[in-house]
Amino acid sequence: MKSENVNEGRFTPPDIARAVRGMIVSGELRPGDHLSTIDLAARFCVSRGPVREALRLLESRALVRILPRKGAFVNSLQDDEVGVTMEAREFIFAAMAELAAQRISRSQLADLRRELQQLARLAAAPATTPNEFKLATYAFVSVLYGAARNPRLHQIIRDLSEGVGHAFGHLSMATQEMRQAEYEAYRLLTNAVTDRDPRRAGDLARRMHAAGVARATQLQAAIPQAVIEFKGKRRRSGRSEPRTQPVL
Amino acid sequence: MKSENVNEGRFTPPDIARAVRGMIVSGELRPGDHLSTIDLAARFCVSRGPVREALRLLESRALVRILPRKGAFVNSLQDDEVGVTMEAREFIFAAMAELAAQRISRSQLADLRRELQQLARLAAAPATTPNEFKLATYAFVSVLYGAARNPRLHQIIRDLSEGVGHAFGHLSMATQEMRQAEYEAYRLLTNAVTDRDPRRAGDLARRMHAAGVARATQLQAAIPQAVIEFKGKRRRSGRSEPRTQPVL
DNA sequence: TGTTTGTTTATTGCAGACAGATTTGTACGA
DNA sequence: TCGTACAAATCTGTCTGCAATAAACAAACA
Repeated sequence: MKSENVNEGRFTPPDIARAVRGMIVSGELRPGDHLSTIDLAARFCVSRGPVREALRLLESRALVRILPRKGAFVNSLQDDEVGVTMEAREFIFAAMAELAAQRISRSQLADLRRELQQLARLAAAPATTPNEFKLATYAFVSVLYGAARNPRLHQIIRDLSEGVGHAFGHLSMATQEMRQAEYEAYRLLTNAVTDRDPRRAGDLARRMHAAGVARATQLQAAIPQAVIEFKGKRRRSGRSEPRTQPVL
Repeated sequence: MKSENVNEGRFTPPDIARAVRGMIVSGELRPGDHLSTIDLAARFCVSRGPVREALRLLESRALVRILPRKGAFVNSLQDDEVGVTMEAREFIFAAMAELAAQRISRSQLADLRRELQQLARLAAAPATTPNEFKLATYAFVSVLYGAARNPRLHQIIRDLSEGVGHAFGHLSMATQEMRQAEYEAYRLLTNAVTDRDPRRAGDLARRMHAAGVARATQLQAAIPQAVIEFKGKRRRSGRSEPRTQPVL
């Protein structure tokens, strides 16, 4: 009988980091929230050491910000950081589309078309919620990203999306008109990928990404701030606002 | 008189991460090397806790790999990972050139041309070492990256370059012919940026990056492995080869 | 001589403890 | 009532100690 690993069933720092990341991207933790090492240690039944390591991992992914002697906070992107992040995402998204058009397999192409059909159904249905549509677009781009076959770029765009996607991504799919416009863009992109036309796919991806950002920004400027804030209690404006910057 | 911070003059985890990163990118630590928490703690006069946090930071930057119960190792990229990394870098590099062509300021343009002149001098001089030329290209692209005004992409390309640049970057500048070809590419790129032609700058950047990678790959395939290895003792082939993969 | 097994040592990973700093709560005075 | 000063409590950051594991070494055996 080989000795059981003592860490069996125990949360390691990467486990904790994954879990906290999930809490952040799901909205359970909101930007600016304080991450107490004591609370997290208690929640995961470990000591504060592994929690600190997990927070360091999330720090270098720009999901949390650690202020000396203050602790860790869920990172809230400033407006200008949203801009540069979306700009970066535009380039990477275009790269993924271009690569996918070069490399997508038969079965992946079938998957992509299946996800596109789902998007078509949701775009046509007035009762579709923004969240439903957003999840469907996630499924679509996941197939696309896999088809690009570059895990490095895949991780980069995932990181970029996490930082900004969940408060912002909704906005470009708020109305049915927007969802139909999004679907149309995805349809054209799928056609370019089907035709294995990297140039066209890349250009389309870039334009559709920029258009989505523009729609979301317009909407964000148009509607009252309260609608953008997460439901529930508002953030105190005087709260210390950690800024994203290189960790190293 | 406000109380002095007790951490004054003490190495914090980010400090340690920066220092270790410097040791890695400078070649003082080589891929596959074991990073002992005890040794590092002694070197920085701290306990092993902060060292562990620093290693976690480097882990998520793909500079080190932490194997459970084995410790931290300087990450050595597999051949296929070099490929995807250079591919990713090609896209980002093109993006930076495109953005720089849009946004470069007068003074930055002057800086860029100054760095280009330095490259011209070094490319013309037969006695130039690959390292000299490499450092000059660093200076050039640093100006370019700054002109792009997207800190997010800047950090991304810096991370991508660190992982692969120092063993690989030399190779595309090994001979004077290569350096002259590199210089010519930089000259054309500078012209495109000067003309504020983002499209041309981006296309040029992409082609020159791909050409550089092709040159380096050719050279790597042509010359004996011993020349590529760092000088000094060879890596034992049986050593555990940590692979890069998403940390979270 | 080569292989396998047992032992010893070194290191990792984590829990707990300690010093310092920040924050919170309270009492006091204007 | 509001602001300030002080004190207690809380939390962060680090250090030390301990259990568990992996590597290195030595001895026994084929």
